[in-house]
Amino acid sequence: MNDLQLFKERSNEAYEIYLPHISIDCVVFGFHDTSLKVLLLKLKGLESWGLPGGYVQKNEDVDAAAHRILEARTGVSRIFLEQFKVFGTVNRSEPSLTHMPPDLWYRQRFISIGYYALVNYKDIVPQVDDISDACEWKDITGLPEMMMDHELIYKTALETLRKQLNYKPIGYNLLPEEFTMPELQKLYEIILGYTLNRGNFQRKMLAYDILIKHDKSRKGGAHRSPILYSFDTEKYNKALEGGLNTGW
Amino acid sequence: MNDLQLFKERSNEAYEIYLPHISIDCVVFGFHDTSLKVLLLKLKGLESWGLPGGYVQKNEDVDAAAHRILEARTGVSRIFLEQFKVFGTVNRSEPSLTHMPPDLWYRQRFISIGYYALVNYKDIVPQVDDISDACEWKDITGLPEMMMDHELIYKTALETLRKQLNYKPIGYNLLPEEFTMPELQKLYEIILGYTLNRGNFQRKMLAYDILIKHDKSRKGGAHRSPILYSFDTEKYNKALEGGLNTGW
DNA sequence: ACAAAAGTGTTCTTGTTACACCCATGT
DNA sequence: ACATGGGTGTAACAAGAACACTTTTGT
Repeated sequence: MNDLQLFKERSNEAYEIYLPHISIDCVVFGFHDTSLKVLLLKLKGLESWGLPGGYVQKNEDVDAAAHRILEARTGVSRIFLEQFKVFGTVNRSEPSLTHMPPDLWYRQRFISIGYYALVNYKDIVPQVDDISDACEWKDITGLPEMMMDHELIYKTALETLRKQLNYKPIGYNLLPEEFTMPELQKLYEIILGYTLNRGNFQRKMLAYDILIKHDKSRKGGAHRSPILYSFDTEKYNKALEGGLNTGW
Repeated sequence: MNDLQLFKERSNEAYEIYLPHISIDCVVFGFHDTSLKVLLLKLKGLESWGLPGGYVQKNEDVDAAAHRILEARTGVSRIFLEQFKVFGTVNRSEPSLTHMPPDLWYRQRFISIGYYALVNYKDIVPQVDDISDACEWKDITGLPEMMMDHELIYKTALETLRKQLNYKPIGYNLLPEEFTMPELQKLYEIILGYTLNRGNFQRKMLAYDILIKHDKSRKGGAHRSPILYSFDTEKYNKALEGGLNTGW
């Protein structure tokens, strides 16, 4: 079966199952190797990359749809997901899909609900499905060309992340259960886009009283092994309610 | 023509004109008489009140739809409008509309895009249309019972307003062209939910260098007439880019 | 005279910034 | 020895909180 036939078959199913005109796009962030990554995929027959997305079933909550879509892509359930913006201009799909037949499901006008997701990089196994060639992590410092308005969606998501750094459990969801102080600082620096003073960062972080210090340390590096921390989720969530003291 | 017939006629038109399953709800804030108001309306045949809302035309940007809907309600164009959240649970319309026939446009499942609007109270003339009995300002301290999930939408909007106080031109859009320092302070206090020290508020506000002081003052009160200010929009917008210094 | 409005001063406290110095530890 | 990690000190400065005193002005 060629690609177009496949799309047509999926199209007929889609008209049955999903609400028309409404789509979901997810910007999935992961942190690995001191840099921030985004999960992108490549649809068959298209040159450019796109954000993982999908549609809302006729009898499904929108948030539930976003979780379902991401679970299919990542193999992980209970992902931290936040809806952040609707993208609703008439021409937002141009010109990526104009080569496809106009009665195809995919060529409707879609109003897309943007979600960002924060995942623990190592938990994820990116899943390619039968209508895509690839599903991979891409470093945000060198993103490929993206279809439709997906670059705008990504940029809006990163901007939202920056603004919500003091109000959402961003560190908790992007880092593994146990992490080191330099890792946490690096994450903050990447999201904010500027460097922070080490001593002050550590002092301030510890003063929030939201971290649990572990006895063990991470062996294997070339130097002194760093201390491992975890978030004290109860204290962390309480502190986030009022926002961590403004200003990084 | 009775109410039901009217709804049915409107319903047939709606299927022609609008995208199905997608609606817009607007929380319109106005400031008057030292208190914050919300524009509510009452649909014919329903006991509870609702937010002004509408649908997206098949060839219309979502933001443009929100503006069109509000212009019809307020008589004002170029309103300050911000999309803030999508409300997309399956059962969000229950139980408000269950007495209507199931094939009616209004009884579809709607995923609603929430906008908040900030308007100059005195510019607005609330417009009743033929499917509503009333369209009125209601003080936020005594809101009536609302249909569907509109109370949740309103609360989310107010919460958003609070969070964005330092990042959006909220004072500029809620106050008339010229206003006094006590009025500005009162507005901040209502949105924040707590009182502020007068001397410090004035000093901080003036230090931002975003206000233009006028020579004239407002006559007619029982006491010393207060000085009138306007926003210096250029400086104001520049200051908002980085956020007014965090913390009120 | 009175009360709201406006302007400013002061003190106390807290937080931020930018360093610097010391120690620990794995290779 | 050396590079990284961890802990803390400190001095200069900026900002916040809480109050108080004064002046202006319309009725």
